[in-house]
Amino acid sequence: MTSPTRRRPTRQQAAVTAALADGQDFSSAQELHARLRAAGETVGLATVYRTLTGMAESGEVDVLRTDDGEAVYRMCSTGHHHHLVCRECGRAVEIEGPSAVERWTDQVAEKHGFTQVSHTLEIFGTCADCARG
Amino acid sequence: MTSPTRRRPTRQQAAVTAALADGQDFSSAQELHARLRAAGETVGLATVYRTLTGMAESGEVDVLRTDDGEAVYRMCSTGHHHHLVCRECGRAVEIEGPSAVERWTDQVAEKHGFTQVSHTLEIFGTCADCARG
DNA sequence: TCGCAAGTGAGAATCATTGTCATGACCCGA
DNA sequence: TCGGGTCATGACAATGATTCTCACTTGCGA
Ligand SMILES: [Mn+2]
Ligand SMILES: [Mn+2]
Ligand SMILES: [Zn+2]
Ligand SMILES: [Zn+2]
Repeated sequence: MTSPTRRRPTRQQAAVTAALADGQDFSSAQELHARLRAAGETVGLATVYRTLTGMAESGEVDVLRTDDGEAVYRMCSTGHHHHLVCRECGRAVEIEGPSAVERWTDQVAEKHGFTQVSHTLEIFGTCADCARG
Repeated sequence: MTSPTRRRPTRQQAAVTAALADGQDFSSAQELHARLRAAGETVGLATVYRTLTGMAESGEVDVLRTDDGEAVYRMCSTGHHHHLVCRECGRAVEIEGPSAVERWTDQVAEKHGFTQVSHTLEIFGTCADCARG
């Protein structure tokens, strides 16, 4: 049992984390990179990707995909949860799924002989502001 | 109120539809294109993409994204439903979500002022065959 | 402090997806 | 049935996010 490799702290990772903590909406790696440059931080694009990937694996950030396949990230409170996301502006509300669903997914998977089960449950829509035009 | 534009029937679209109907698992546009070529069908890659996109919009096929962001398609029975998908081989089981979830998503969205609501609920795991190695 | 494994970044390489545009095929009205 | 405007197709280029390379730097334990 190898202990989960820990990330070595660096200025760059701190910057990415900070940028991520800034907004509470989902943003892409490219967006974060641009935001960092604008703020005067010098962080390589590859490093932004590596950091985000690492944080996603360790569960520090949530990842989901926009309709056109771009990965978007968001610093998230701890624990398992889901999101209500605006298709237009990316605004996101963190929501808790009905515990019934959490149980149900496991049952369904087991019934069909699937193991190492995970699930995604996201709600998409147009937020009030964006609906206004 | 413009009537939903109908697609003009062609040999190529029939071929894509057939290829899609073949397997019952999710497959990517690239895979389908390769499968068509192997079968002697001549269909341009761009056409495969256009056809799949069109069918997805009209609800004839389901789309979802693999972990690395590739879009995969699957001919699906009619109506709203969800999937249990094997991460390894793509094998998919079509499942029906608890009606409670369907209602719940709408409620949550409305509470937060979101309109034009849709949702995704997919379960991922390792199927029995792939678990065996 | 030293040495090395892990992290970084500029740029190249991948690769799915989309755009271009000249050519070919439906389809409806004459 | 015919003609032509419209939509579809395909070879190819272009896009753009993500990953890879590799020489260089840095964190950190001994
Ligand atoms: Mn979250
Ligand atoms: Mn389906
Ligand atoms: Zn919005
Ligand atoms: Zn499998």
